[in-house]
Amino acid sequence: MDDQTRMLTGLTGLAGLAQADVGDPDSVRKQQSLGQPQQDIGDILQQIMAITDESLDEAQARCWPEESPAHWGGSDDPTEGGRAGGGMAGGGLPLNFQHRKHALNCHRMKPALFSVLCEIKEKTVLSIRGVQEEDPPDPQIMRLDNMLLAEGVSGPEKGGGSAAAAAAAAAAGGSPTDSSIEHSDYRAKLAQIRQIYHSELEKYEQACSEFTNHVMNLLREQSRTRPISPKEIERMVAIIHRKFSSIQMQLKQSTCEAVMILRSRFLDARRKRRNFNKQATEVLNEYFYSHLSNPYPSEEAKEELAKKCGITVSQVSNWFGNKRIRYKKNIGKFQEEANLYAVKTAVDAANVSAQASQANSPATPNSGSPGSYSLSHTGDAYLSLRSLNGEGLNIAPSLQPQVDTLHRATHLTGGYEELSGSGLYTPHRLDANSWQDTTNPPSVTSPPGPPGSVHSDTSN
DNA sequence: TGATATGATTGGAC
DNA sequence: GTCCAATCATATCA
Repeated sequence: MDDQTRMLTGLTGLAGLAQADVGDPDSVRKQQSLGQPQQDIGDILQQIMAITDESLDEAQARCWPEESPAHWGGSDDPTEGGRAGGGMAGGGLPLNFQHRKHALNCHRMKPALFSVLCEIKEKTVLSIRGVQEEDPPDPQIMRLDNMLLAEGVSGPEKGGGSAAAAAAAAAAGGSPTDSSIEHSDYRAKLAQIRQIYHSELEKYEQACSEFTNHVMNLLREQSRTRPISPKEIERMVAIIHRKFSSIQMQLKQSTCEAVMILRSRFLDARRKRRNFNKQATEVLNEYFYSHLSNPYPSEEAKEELAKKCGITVSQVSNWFGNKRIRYKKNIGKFQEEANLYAVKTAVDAANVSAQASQANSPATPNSGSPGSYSLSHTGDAYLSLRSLNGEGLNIAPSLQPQVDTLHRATHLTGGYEELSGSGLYTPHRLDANSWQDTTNPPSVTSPPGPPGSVHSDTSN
């Protein structure tokens, strides 16, 4: 509104200017000062308003992109209008547009109008000077970019989050098949997000470029009727880019959110608890009960157990942690299980011994015993064996056949007491473990060392 | 559907 | 860093 007022004020001055230009006889001057200039001004304003009323598409359709921008008036040659007219003919625009434009360009008061517009513009430029500053890179965009890059959404396609997925899957301890299914599922969804992101980004970039061209062409076209400097066009382009980059930021933001949701879902799936398979539990229990005096597997033992069970070392640690606590809390409840595993390991050992004696060689219970814990198996099994031989443990009926087998085996091998004298191991009573001291004081002391020592009976 | 079992997590002590 | 103890969350079973 202010510009309009200024414009009109300027045009009032324009009337005076026109008067001065004429500078003819008094009669003519009088006539002109009264009627002709007013008519001229009204005429030129009408033309300007007509052009202003053009729609963007109309203006765009009759612009000449190949022309240098921001030159006032250009050529007044009507043939130039003809070029536009050619465009219009192609675009089907009404001819009166080129007439209007041509009329305006050829108007005798155009130079005066130009000087007024320049004057107004100078003032306007002064007021907007300093507004345009180089924007520093937006930290939020940088964060989003970094995240998208790290997740493998933007940038070159790579493992990206799938590496994290693999690690998480490994930590989940599920079977390899399960984890690979989850892994591929995760990768597929991430790829989907990536695809959508890139296609949207491309669309935005295309739209930005199209819109920028549109506006630039429009400004070039307008530069024929009002003074527009290249810098102004640049500024406008910068504004457009800012607008589009804010849209891009939204795209990046929602992509990040999508990735986060996907990840949290995946991690939830990882968190989903799965029972270890029967064989794994058996292996762990075997180790636990055969090392009941000191159920703290060494790092190597943990690794071996993990390998055997198809779980991670930390899962083995968790399992032993849980087992120790729960066993200690309720020894009675675990007694049957303890007996079962004691018998099992003892039977295994006895079988091996029997085979050895049958082969007419000295009984070496640790030779050829199954598993890596053969020696210690026999060690703690010995305890259970003694108990089973009448030291007051309750035997579940289901265990009786195994006990009988064990009795036969011990008879065959002469029992393990010989082994205790061999110096290869130190037998402990089941309840003589210092790790259980807090709840079950030992009746016979046989300190296996502090729990923190990560001592393994395999080292006995 | 509630009880129980069990793997995982967390916070503190050493 | 490991272990304990408590707790959570889910699976399994009766």
